[in-house]
This record gives sequence, C-alpha cells and structure tokens, in this order.
Amino acid sequence: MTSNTINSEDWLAALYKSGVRVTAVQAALIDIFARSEVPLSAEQAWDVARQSRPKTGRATVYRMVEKLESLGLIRRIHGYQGCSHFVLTLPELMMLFICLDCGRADYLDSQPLDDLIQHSEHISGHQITDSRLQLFGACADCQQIA
Amino acid sequence: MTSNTINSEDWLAALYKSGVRVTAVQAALIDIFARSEVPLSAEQAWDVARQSRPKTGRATVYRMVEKLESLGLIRRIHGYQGCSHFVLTLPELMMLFICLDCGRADYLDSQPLDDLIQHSEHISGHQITDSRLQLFGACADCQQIA
DNA sequence: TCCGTATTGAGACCAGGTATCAATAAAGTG
DNA sequence: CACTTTATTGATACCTGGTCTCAATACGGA
Repeated sequence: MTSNTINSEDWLAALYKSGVRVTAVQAALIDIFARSEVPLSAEQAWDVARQSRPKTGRATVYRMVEKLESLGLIRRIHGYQGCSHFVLTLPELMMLFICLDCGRADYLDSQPLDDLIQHSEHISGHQITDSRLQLFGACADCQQIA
Repeated sequence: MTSNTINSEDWLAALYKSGVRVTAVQAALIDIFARSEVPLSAEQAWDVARQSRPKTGRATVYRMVEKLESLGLIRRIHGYQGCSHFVLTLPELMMLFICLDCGRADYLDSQPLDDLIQHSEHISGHQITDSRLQLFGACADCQQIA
C-alpha cells in the first residue's frame, strides 16, 4: 500500500500561499490529517484535535476542513460511511481505492482514467471538466487475512 | 443526448418483484423520477408529488427513494448540489455524465471503465467490488449555446 | 367482501453542519 | 519590542435534511 508522501510542511506552505494566516489550530489539524491512514470526518478530526487541545472549537475544525478541501489538500470520499470523510490528496492527480475492511486509502495511477475520460469526451461530444472515480473493495492485505 | 429508455411499467414490475406492495404513492413517485430529465432530491420529489397528491408524506417519499436506490432503480449523484440527488438507472450498467449547465444526465458506455477496473485490480492486487465514476462538464448542446 | 399486514402521513425528533459574535492571537509597522 | 489591525477562534444558538414513531389507512389474497 502506497504510503503518504506529503508532509505537514508541504501543507503549511500550501496554506501560507493561499493567503490565510497559519495558526496553531491549523497546523494541528493538518498534522492530524497527514498522520491518519484512514478517511476522517470533520467530527472525528475534531475529536482527535481535542485530545491535545481540549478547547478546540467545532466550527473551527469544520471551517478548516472546508478550506483544506477547497485548496485540494484533502479529498472527500463519497459513499464510504456517508459522504463526509476525507483523505489526504497526493500532489499528483491519482485515483483512490478505499478498502472496505481496514478503511485505508490507496492511490493508483490515474493515467488509464485520463485516457478513458479523453475517449469518452471524444465519443460523446461532451466537454468533461471534472471527474470523480472511487474504487471500493478489499485491499491485498485484507484479502489475505480473510 | 441518450433518452431514458426505462418506463414506469418496468419500474413497477421491478418493485413488484422486490416483494413490496405497489401502492398509488409508489407509482406516482416512480413516475416523477421516470419523467425527470435532471437529478432530483428526495425533497424535490416530495414537492412534485404534492402537486398531484397534496397529502403525500415526507417520510414516505424518503422511504421510497431509499428503496428505489437499494433496488438500483435510481442512482445517487455525488458532488452535484451536495450528494442527495438521484437519477434514473438504466438497466445496463453505465457511466454517468452530468451537465453542470442544464443538469441533464447522459449515460455512456461503461465497457472502458470495466476494463480500467480490471486493469487496476491486476496492477494493485486489490479486489474491487464497487466503483463510482461520475463525469461532470458541459454537454454537447450547452457547449453550442455558450 | 373481509382481514391481516404493509404502507402511509403527521409530527416529534436527531445529527451533522452553519451562523453569530465577542474574545483572542497573527503578523506587519514604527 | 510594543502597538495596531484584522483574521481566526471558541462557545453556543440555530438550521435543515433526514429519521423514528405510531395511529390511521389501504393493499390484495382468501
């Protein structure tokens, strides 16, 4: 399973570039997402955040999650325990696989998807500006255990 | 743009086969979804339903939508005005394209996606049991208008 | 037609998420 | 470094989409 190759520093740099003030809460939250191997909801991130900073506000976490998503630093997982969980985004555009057993995300090469999209565009005449592909199933590890 | 090729009768037959009683409300709701060219939320379906049956209950509509989804007769569109809109499912498994201008759904041949999934399975070692691909953009018609 | 049972409608309820606003803390300036 | 400006924060009220409950209703088999 591919390990996360983006770290907190990269994120802080991205945040800084976006023009927001970089605060302690933000750094903490970024770290939480960077460390987590499984998709996290805002509520869950809030729980984790309060373990080290008990006074962290709920709205703050929701606001940060929204900001991180709009910056493309985290990505929403649809259809996995609802639609409110997020995982780290790798710098390159990649397809996501989520293991329904252990919850871990794996990033797969998205070139085939790009090809598929270009092909579909050509066939249908539509202009495709955004795509959303998520794969679910049992990861290699979990298949062995079962 | 592909026209919907499933009609109310097919749906009623599917419902009947599923073991539920086919009632007036259900028939009305099925018709609403079958006629709509754009994704509809449960709330919107409720609004439409009450135009002809003012006493239609909210919970009833939500229950039906849930049932229709679990039967695979409608499909949830993620990332289009949230995640609570649905479109008709065609009998064959197909990829969905949603036009962000006019909202209409178009079904595209899913064979390339099947191939992609099989390829990804092979490369990664994961077992893929479910996939979710949605394409967004401007349909051929809307491109001409713009 | 009658009966047993699933479905319905009304409304209370719940939870995830948002808005408000005073208090706080970045970070540029002198 | 102290000061000032202004974005961010935390507490909490609020909203809204969706669920639960339960008595009333209506389906459809006998």
